[in-house]
Amino acid sequence: MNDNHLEETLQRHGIRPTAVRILLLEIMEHFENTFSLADLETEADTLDKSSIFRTLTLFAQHHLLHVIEDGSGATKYCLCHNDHTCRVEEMHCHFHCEICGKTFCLDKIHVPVISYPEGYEVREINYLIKGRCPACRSKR
Amino acid sequence: MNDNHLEETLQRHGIRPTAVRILLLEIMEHFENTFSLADLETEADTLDKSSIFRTLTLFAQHHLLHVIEDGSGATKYCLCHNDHTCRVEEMHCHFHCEICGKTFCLDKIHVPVISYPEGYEVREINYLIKGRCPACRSKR
DNA sequence: CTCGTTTCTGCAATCGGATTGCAAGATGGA
DNA sequence: TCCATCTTGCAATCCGATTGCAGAAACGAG
Repeated sequence: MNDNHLEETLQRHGIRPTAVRILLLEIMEHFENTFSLADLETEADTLDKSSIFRTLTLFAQHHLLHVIEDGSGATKYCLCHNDHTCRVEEMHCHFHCEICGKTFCLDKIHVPVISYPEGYEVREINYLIKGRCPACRSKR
Repeated sequence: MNDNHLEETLQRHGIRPTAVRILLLEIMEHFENTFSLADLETEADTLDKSSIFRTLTLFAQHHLLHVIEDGSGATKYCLCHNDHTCRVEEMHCHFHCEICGKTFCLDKIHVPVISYPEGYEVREINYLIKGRCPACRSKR
């Protein structure tokens, strides 16, 4: 696992591999769950918030990241493990814990596809479950 | 359709019917789709933003409103037509148009229920589809 | 009806995440 | 090496959400 695979990943998605982007991608790979801009800021304290923001935007545009709005106020992200495109059938569900605020990727669970109403063009689906995660349930 | 049914609706949900709340509920009933705090502010220009905010919060707590985060930056709401509780099986899907920014209630389409992972306690599900609505598709 | 208590509302201020303008720095090609 | 382009850091700004506080309204007891 050298740096090379990071560069390759970026290039495969049509992203020019700069030092900042390689660093951020490496950090992202170490998160177990979803992460926010603030999380990245903590891990990469040499980088500026705006650079991280622009990197996130770029990665998302190139389908290297999923964007998740969990209603917590802060946008969450997670690495997209599909290749180039993110077809609807490949999207997975997310779980947001209302107690600890963490958002989990339910990688194994694909978004159930419904029969969409006539006339709408579907680009993307967010399936977000809210409730209490196992850790928070066991407390108290 | 006199004001009475508005008061009754509020009381049925355990909300004390004040003038502000009755007015807001009436305005909400006139929206076809989802609405934001700003939408209500426009319609009820005598009311203060914070009063509207607190009313929305209260209505949501008492399950009179659904809260929808569509990623547009502004939280959207829609009236909940189920009685007291909002069971998962009763939740419906939403569609967010990335062109015009409107969010539609797909009332007829219930959220598909998946088999949830062990250990998580499900309270609520958001199923949000993004894409282009019929009106925006027909243009250009 | 009056008084005291609780609830609600408007106003103003604040918070926090998202986003942008700009100039300096880094990169790539001729 | 030099120029054009892309990136990045810094600082400022935007905007929706949220809160503190004091006056107004609603309620219940006597």
